[in-house]
Amino acid sequence: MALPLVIIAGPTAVGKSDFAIELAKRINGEIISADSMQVYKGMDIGSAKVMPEEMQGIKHYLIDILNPKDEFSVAVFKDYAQKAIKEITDRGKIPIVAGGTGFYIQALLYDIDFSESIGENPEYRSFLLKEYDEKGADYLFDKLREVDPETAGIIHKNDEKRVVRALEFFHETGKPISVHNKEQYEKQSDYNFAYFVLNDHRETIYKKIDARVDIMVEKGLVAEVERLKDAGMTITDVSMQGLGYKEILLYLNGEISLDEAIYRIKRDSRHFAKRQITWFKRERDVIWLNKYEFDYDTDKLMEYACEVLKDKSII
RNA sequence: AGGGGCAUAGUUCAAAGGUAGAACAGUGGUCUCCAAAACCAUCGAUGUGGGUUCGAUUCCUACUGCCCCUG
Repeated sequence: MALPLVIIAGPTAVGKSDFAIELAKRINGEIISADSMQVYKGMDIGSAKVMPEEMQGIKHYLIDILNPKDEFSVAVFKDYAQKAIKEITDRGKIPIVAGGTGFYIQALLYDIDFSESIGENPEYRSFLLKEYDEKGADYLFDKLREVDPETAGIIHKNDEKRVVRALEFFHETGKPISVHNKEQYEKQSDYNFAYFVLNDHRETIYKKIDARVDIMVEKGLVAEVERLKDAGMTITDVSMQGLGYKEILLYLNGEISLDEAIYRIKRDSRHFAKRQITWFKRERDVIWLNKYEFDYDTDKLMEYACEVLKDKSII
């Protein structure tokens, strides 16, 4: 029997966390955060973390589970999230995945295979990265065209990450990554799921982002990053690549002014929101919840969402 | 009020008497183990009126607006 799964996705600052809590209260659910930064302890302000006093008694998973020195990735997320789903459903509750990282949600929903045996070779990868730097994009791309013309036809030669990954995959398995990807794409979800995307007018989201960044600074974002820096964090740590963290780190290192850092955080957050929306647009089976279509009325949104969940026999 | 300067894309800045470039923003997209990352594509401008000229956004002129100095 397929496990039930509710997903609340959407661009940053649209109000996913509050929505998820409200929904959890109504359907006896618990929340799994699909967020690459809220997993880290000590990163509260910049990640807009849901704090215990805001949780209204709803249990949250995947928050504050790692130290900022630890690495986090899709593969790790998938593992943890799957465990959490099992735990929640075992207790007869409904798991609600809430977060803005489409890739994480996709990996979980369709159980994309990231097992380590599949074409991983860090040594060869760093060799390729060095070659990319030394010999340029065209050199590696030509190499890819020889071994895996199909993938070469899909990715752009400047897309360093994917060109390198494709070459690495071929080097390790002798098969084109395009074949592997195709297999993964064909997977059907094992879950009985409802994939909601909470959204609003672009302009409204952008305004909220700008305002939220100002609030983060007022609440002490700089001090938070300073603590992380003092604890030994540098830009190379995965945790420090989060929006808000890498910019403040540059400021603390004296490379840019605080104004410049704030400008960049706002700008990049807007870009991020835009990319998130693009992602959800092409994701199959999503149910859009445009707030303006519900007169910004939480009750109306909840009623509609619950109706959908009943139709799908999730609740 | 007098003198001077400036007026080009949403913004900051180029260029030129003969189809006005860039960066950033904006918009659209890609994404299968760093994804809050990385990458691709694209829209868009010479303040207003007159004059000189084959042709003016460029030169001249009036107006308007902004900035600086003097009072």
